[in-house]
Amino acid sequence: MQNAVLKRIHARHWAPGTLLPNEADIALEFGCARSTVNRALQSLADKGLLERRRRGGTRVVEHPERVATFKIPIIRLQIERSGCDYHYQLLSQNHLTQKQKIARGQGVQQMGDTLHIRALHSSDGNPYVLEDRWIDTRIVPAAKEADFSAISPNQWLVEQIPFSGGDLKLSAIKAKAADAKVLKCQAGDPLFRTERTTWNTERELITVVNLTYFHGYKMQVEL
Amino acid sequence: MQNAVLKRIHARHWAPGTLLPNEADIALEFGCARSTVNRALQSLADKGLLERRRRGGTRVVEHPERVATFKIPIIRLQIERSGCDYHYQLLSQNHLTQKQKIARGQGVQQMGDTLHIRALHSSDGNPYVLEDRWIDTRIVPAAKEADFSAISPNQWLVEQIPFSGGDLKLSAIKAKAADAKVLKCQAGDPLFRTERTTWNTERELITVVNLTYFHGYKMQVEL
DNA sequence: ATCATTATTATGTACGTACATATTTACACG
DNA sequence: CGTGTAAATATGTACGTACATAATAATGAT
Repeated sequence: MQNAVLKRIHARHWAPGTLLPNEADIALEFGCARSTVNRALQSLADKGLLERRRRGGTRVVEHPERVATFKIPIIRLQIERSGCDYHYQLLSQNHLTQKQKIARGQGVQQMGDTLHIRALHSSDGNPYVLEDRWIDTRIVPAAKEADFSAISPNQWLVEQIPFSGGDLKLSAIKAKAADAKVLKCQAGDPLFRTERTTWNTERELITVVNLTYFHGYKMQVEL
Repeated sequence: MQNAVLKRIHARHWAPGTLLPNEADIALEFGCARSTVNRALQSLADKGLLERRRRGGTRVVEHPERVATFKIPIIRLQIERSGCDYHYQLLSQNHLTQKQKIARGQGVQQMGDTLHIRALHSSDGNPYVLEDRWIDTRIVPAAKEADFSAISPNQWLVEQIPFSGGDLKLSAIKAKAADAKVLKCQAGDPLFRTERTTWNTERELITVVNLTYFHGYKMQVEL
């Protein structure tokens, strides 16, 4: 059923921008129940191929922006999955009780009472990614007791905190001397970086993290 | 219904790794139909929170890898949406009739009879992204007649070719002299790059494209 | 014991019906 | 002529039932 609709879209029987017949009519034409049509169309809408509005009907989207879903794995798993040895090292840990302003790209995030952690994740002994993280300990008080020399904040947070919204920026930066030393590359090398903020369901800021990957790293996404 | 299940997961009533009761039992407990439970669980499974296997039952996923869906817009729309003036310029266009080997990261892609295009997309007159594209003209013969001085291959392909699978790699590279000149930055600057291959439903390679963004670009993703 | 066959079980998909809800269109009223 | 209210319409969600399918467990023959 879903495939039948997909075929029509591909065959341009229903071209981009076209308003499809209503569910009842489609059901009649295909000789199936409306609920089946509903499921099929809804699924395609989820995938970004159709646009649906109550009373307004269903139409094929004009510019089918390719929708990619990609996974942000726990770094440990990412490394172990590729068959390499994982190693984690805490570099520094500070508790900042004053209000902090953390510059992130254009915006500035406000956090008070933060835990600042720098840690290095290695793969087969080679530096893999440098984790630079701020955790708001008012929102996540348990973080004060966590032993981040044994478990990475990355893993700890994912396992402790229920999922939530967030924001992710990807960019290329020039390696600073300090980072170059830790990541064993030349100062000035281009490095892949992700900057991420995460908030909970009440939209309170939980954590801000910058990940700076080793020189030559490519992030892979399935489409 | 979906929310009720979500609450239980958040409340760790059903902790990560837990095997949920079967749909029939859940339906009984919540006082609703199994089909309703099925829809709710399936939806959560799509979002990556649950793992389901026939006969095996449903369980809360152990390491909830955050699943981000991000859109790959037509560059033109991306620029115009931010209120800037879009400009497109074809830099070069060659038809290569011999077999080509196009190195992409670790792998090498085989294409025969390819059209190679270089083009620059600008925003308010500033270089935005450099498009370096190969199109297999055996698979997409219409590309030979398309006028890529008027429409970008990016836009043309999205509108002509039905969606398909693909592969996307994101990385940071060091600006080469030639690219630096086009993108108006210094040679050696770190640049954000995406490398993408796209194939059709028969898994034939359609196009390979490298996009190199201006110095300082950050790709943004909603989580 | 080993392997092929047959039950069992939980999810996957479809049906048909009913009612809810958002949105537009039509109509009546001032 | 505008305005508020009611009808019409298409999707959204839920119900209960039926059968398909994949994966596992139990069974029986060799």
